[in-house]
Amino acid sequence: MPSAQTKILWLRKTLRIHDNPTLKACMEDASTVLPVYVLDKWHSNPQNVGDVRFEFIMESLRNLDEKFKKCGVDAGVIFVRGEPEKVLPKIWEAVDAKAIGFDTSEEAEKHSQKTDEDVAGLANKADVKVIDEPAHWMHPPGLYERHMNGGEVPTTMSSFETLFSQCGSVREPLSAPKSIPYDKGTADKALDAIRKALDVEDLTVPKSGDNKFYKGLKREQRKLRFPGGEDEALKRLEKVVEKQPDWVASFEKPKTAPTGLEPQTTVLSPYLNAGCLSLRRAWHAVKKAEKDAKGKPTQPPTSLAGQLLWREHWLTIGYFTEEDISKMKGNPLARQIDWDWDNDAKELFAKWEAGETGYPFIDAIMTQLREEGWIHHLARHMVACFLTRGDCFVSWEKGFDVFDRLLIDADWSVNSCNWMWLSCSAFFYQYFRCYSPISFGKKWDPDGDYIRKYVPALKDMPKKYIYEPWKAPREVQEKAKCIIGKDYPERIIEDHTATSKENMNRIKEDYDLSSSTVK
DNA sequence: GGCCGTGTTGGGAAT
DNA sequence: GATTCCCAACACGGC
Repeated sequence: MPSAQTKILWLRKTLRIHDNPTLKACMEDASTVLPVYVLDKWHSNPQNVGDVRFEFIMESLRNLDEKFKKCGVDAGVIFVRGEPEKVLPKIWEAVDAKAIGFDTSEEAEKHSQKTDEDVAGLANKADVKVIDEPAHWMHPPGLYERHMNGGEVPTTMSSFETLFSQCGSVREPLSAPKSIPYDKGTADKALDAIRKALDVEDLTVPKSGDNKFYKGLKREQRKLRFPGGEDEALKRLEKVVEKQPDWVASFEKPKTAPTGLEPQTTVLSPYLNAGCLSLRRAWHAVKKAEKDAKGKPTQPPTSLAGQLLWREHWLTIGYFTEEDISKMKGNPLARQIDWDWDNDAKELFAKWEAGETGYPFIDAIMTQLREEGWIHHLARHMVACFLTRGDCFVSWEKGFDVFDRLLIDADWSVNSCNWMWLSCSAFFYQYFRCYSPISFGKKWDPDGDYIRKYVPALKDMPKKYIYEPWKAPREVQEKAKCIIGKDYPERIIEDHTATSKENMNRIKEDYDLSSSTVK
């Protein structure tokens, strides 16, 4: 009875076959492994997941589909729509699956934990074994938990590093399987049963150019600057890490420019986030590069290894904090700050999001974010400071939403923690350290080439005025074919220096208030 | 992984 | 060759 050994691999954030312990566990004693991706309502909605981020997932799935097929999984990835807790039980019943594999460490999001629990609960009831093999982190959550000894999750990098080292060395990544158990007769019957149970014809991953699919979701299919997929991830790892050990060993994050027309960092984050690349694989590649390099490697937190530690650090905070850390209220980590949300603030926010602040550096960054789905870490600092404590005094939660929708590396925990950091709500409190939208970019890019690329209206503005075009005399604006107020917007904040000073005082008041009420 | 004003210093050109 | 001046490049501290 071949169906007795059919197992379902529920794909979410581990969109790869290398170093995939859940896949490996599913393969044991299985005659057929059926990989399933469930596109839920939340991810379908362009208001939650923007077109670029969505396409990154779709490309990753298409690549994974190919890879499964090459391993003998004839049907490739089974692509269905609906809510996992509703769809998956129908599938395991239809195919008489004995087990379902998924990684509960993958997502710290509170709503995902609920979905995970629901799916696991229903599986238990149906006598379907749940295979939970943590794949997404360097160390599994349970290992951190043991070493936390019932204590709180670390909230500083140095305490996290201690915890990380107590967990021992990072396990070596598993290699990708050459073939995956698949019995075509069983699988074909299973697919038919799934079609019947879900009342759908097509179970394949939508192809590139499938207009019906994209239109149905009210989406435009986007051409990506950073293509999704495991093959792309491994290619990039090879290019930026394995083949340039000296660069890896000398890497210091704060010294990389946010304005590079070619990224000055690795851009591995989208691949790590979607699980196209295993963190353990990346970790060992970085460690090997450090060893192979001529000079002494730089150290965390600014080194490349340090960047992987930051990710892991934020993931543990999201996972081990019971409350929703993407919100300010009820968030034990976040300082309570009286952000503005009147009509003026709403307008500032809308202009910020649209890249129409009248500050060229801000607008260039927001345009790159919208068009390409990735921006440099310090560019994130710049626009986050501007939206929150620096200029607009809008809550970091609003910025979180925009980043969550637009970034191809959007991770719920990482994103929450970084927004709290930049807005001086948690982890970092030096509110008088404020980024200037004029001088910050100039340091790296005095000619303003970055601005010229992403804000074409300013392409012919002389270097002298590229960061402050409102200062250009009328005849200069005319010559550059860029009249401020007509071809490029007026500033939404007239005086950055004065406004940021006022805002510093407001943060200070909130700080004083919270320190007098707490304790 | 601030910014800015102020102060110091050290090399190079002019005298 | 010694002196002066200029200014870029840092360093520091207050916000």
